[in-house]
Amino acid sequence: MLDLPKQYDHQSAQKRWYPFWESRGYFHSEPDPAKRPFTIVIPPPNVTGALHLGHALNNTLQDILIRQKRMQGFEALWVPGTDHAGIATQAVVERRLLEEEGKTRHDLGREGLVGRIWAWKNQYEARILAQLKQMGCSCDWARTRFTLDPVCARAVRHTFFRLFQQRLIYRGKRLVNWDTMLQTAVADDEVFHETVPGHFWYFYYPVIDPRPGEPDRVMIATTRPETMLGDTAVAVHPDPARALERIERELEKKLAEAPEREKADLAAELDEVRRRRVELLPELLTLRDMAHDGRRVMLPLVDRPIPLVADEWAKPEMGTGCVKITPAHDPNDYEVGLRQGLPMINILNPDGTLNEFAGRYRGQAVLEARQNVVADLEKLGLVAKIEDRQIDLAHSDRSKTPIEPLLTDQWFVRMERLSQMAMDAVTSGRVKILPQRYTKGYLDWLSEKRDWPISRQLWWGHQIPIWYCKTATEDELKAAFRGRSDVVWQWDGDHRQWLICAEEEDLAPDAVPGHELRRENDVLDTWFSSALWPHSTLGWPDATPELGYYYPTSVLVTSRDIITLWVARMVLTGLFNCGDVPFREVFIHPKILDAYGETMSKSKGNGVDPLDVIEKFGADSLRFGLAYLTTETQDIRMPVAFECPHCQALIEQTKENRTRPRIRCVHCQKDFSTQWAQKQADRALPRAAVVSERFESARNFCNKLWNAARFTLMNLEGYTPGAVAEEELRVEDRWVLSRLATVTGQVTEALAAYQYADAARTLYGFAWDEFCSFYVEMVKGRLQDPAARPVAQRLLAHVLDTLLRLLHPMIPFLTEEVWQLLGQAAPERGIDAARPAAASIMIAPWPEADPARRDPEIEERFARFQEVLRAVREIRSRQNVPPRQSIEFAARCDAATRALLVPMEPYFASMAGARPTAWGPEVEAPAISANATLPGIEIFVDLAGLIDLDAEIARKKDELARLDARIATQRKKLANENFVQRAPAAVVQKERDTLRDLEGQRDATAAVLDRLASLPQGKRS
RNA sequence: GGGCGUUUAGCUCAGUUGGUUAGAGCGUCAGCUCGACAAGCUGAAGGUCACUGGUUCGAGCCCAGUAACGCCCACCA
Repeated sequence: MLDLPKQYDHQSAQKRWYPFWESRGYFHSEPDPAKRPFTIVIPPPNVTGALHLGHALNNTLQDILIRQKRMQGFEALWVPGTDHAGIATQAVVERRLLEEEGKTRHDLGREGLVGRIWAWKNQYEARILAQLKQMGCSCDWARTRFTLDPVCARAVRHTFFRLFQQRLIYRGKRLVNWDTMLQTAVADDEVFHETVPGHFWYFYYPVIDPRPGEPDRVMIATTRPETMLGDTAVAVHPDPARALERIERELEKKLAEAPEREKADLAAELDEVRRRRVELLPELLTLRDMAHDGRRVMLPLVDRPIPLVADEWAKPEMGTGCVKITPAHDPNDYEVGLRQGLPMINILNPDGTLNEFAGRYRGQAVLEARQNVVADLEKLGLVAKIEDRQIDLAHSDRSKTPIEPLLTDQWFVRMERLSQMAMDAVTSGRVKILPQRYTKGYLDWLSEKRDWPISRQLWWGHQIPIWYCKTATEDELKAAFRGRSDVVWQWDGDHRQWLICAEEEDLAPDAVPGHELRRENDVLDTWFSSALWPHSTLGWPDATPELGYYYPTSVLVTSRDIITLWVARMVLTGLFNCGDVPFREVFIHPKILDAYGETMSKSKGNGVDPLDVIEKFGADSLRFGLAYLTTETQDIRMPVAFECPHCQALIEQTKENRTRPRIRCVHCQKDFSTQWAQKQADRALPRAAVVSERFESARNFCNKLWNAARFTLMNLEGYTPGAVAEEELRVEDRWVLSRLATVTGQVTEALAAYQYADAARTLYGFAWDEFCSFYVEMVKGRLQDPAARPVAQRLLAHVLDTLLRLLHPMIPFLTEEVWQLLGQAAPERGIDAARPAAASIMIAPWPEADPARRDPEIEERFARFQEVLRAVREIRSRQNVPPRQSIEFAARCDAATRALLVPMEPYFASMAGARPTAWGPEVEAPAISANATLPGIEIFVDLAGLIDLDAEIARKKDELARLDARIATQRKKLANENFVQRAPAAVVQKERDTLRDLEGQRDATAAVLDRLASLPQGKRS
């Protein structure tokens, strides 16, 4: 007899089967014209750090699809890889460099720093790929890519070249979010806002040569006084009277409709606007006229005359009604500057200090300059007032330092045409986004057609393949690159220089004889290379067999926050480079949140490491648990817990305790450390893993499966393969085969629609509540009977075999472990015809739903059986019948029901410890019995000497009341003429049948109650 | 300000084209070491389906509105 442990050992299974699969080459895919391809490219994780639970979810969902499609006979390819994540990775490495060695990137130089980042990348890439393997991901490792490797670099170069050649890339000035620490532009989504206490300063700018009736100064307000050094205008609204009037009317309307509690605020606002119309408007009108006259004010401190301009940006209801314009340091002012044709004066150096345009403040840091500017204006008597105010300050997500808006030269992709292509691909249905509701965000974002800023002033990334030359003539360029189609150039008029782009090879500084070429230092936005991922990984720009076979890929599985940044850009570069969409479908999966609905992150301390979950619960439980929670609309909430390293108890993580360096276990009272441990004493303590109890039920399910398999394996001694004839099948066999056919269909359908939770729940229910709770229980007797045993064994092996295959995509390790054991005990399986099992479940065929096996009649019979069984068990329980004591029962029912249930007789004994004594219409209730009334069946358990009469009577009274209430509802429904006339006949008939059943039950229950109540007291216990 | 989502048992969530008594897991209670499984088995308790109105013979489901919570985008001298 096999000796298997009672608990599934996930560690050992994971250790053995992953190398087995890998060594057999099951993960590897090659183009095979005889098969249909199914391709997924992984959303490449950033090499900034280890994988978190969100990655675990993302990759589990992909692996489920890949494994299933592979079993379905597709040539399944899953391309793995990682992303260099430009700014994020460089920021992490720079921060460590500073913390650990006190050095900046400039101490190391470009090459030195990039070398450090490569070392970091190698470390984390290895860790990430190892994590994927531990999760069981069946990626084709031979095709692992990195967005900065030579293959991807080549695709980047070619794409840039093609875009440049078609004039879809240009260089231009743009106000960017400048990170003064990293000294690079950062994207809008890499900026976070924090509210900090600040001030509102009111300054006067003197009017130059005021005329009679004109003010001699204008008042402006600012939160950033030092930027006044770069002011090039003061704006006033072109029609302040109308603007104020409009706002007043709007407010009046709002006030009339507003709920009571908002009225006070609105009224105050309205008063303010009215006050302005009286007190401020005359001056604003004068200023407006002065603006039209081309009058100027004197910018103090730098003594620069600047114009008054009329521009709608100056809202008369805000601030002083006038606004200073600093085009080079404020996004809105920049727009005004463009509109009004104002000069743009950049007063900042890249490191955040002021430059030569700041006059005597040159060299000062921003905050220093701010103090000095205010002090100097005060000396001149130009500070009107200072108010305290909360300021929403932009910070760089990477360096955590304040952002300075800065006007710089940047590279852009022209989006007009490309955006339209990407929109068309989705509106036409060539790319389907699922769930569909995410389509709107995608289209809205693309429809703005904002040009894509692609340059970053970093060292880690794809260096822009552009060389500058100021001195050569076009003829000289033509001569130098004669006969070369891989070099193109454009004239950059603003900077009086040539922009030369080289497609494949770098240009030497002396590539144009007699002139010096200087290479662009900037690198490309990390999304530029990610955007090419589906085709660059398959070998583009070469026409590789892979590109022809696997492209377009089948589905992209990703999270909603990068639909615009990544998905949209993949679609447009795919169309631009390959002429076809990168994928047919995009599946957007839920996000993982903690118990408070917050996103998980290392900095909050609420992040769960998938490896901790795998360690404690196993990869199978991690995967099944995640699949089980992946519904269409709901994000996944995960209560987070510390696992006490001393006693393994789970200690709930709260907002309060989650950032503590040391925590005391509430169970064993011993201390453990967390990720925050800094002090020597804390670090010496054992560290708690951070896990979630939500994987417990998945772990329990895996163990249940393991034990069902264990039972099967223990009972396969003497197994003989062979077809099972129809007449050899018993009721329970036909039932389980019918259910299996249904479940197979449901699971296949659910996975095709990315309904992971449905698939998981269906399999959970079938495996636990039907296969284990019924089929296994019912087959036990037959296994002891030499005549019935062979067929029972074949059925058992077949059902388990099919169930394992259905579960394999979600639970790969356990199913392989059992598959191999089953292969030893029953190498040939199947009830239609016995066939040798596949060498691995990974390459076994996906089960086909056999509609011929569906048998509604058997399922109906089984449902009746289950009802009666449940009723008998309930009677046992409520009467406190000792578990070992056998009981007898009789059932009053019609002949048809009797015929249905008689074959089930033996199972009442094994499954409820009850023996049926009689079935049929003539059955009479025993004198002392407990009873249950079901539609069409009345069950009497003979309990002479056992019955708790009072309990039984109370019970029956409750039951009677319940039945009466339902009968009343039912009668009311049927008395409704509208219902009887308008509802479909079948529905009405069903209601009538229900009523008849209920009435029958009520009468039976009433009769039982009468009899019990009339029993002499002495009989009562 | 614009968009999206959520609200169902103590907790976390399912709930199909509108049609019997709204389900599951966890938790709770009662009882079980019976040769697969105590990570288990059997049974029970637990719900005004956020609120208001509408459509319908019939609404957890469809429509309108309200509220709370969450997310995304835009903006904030």
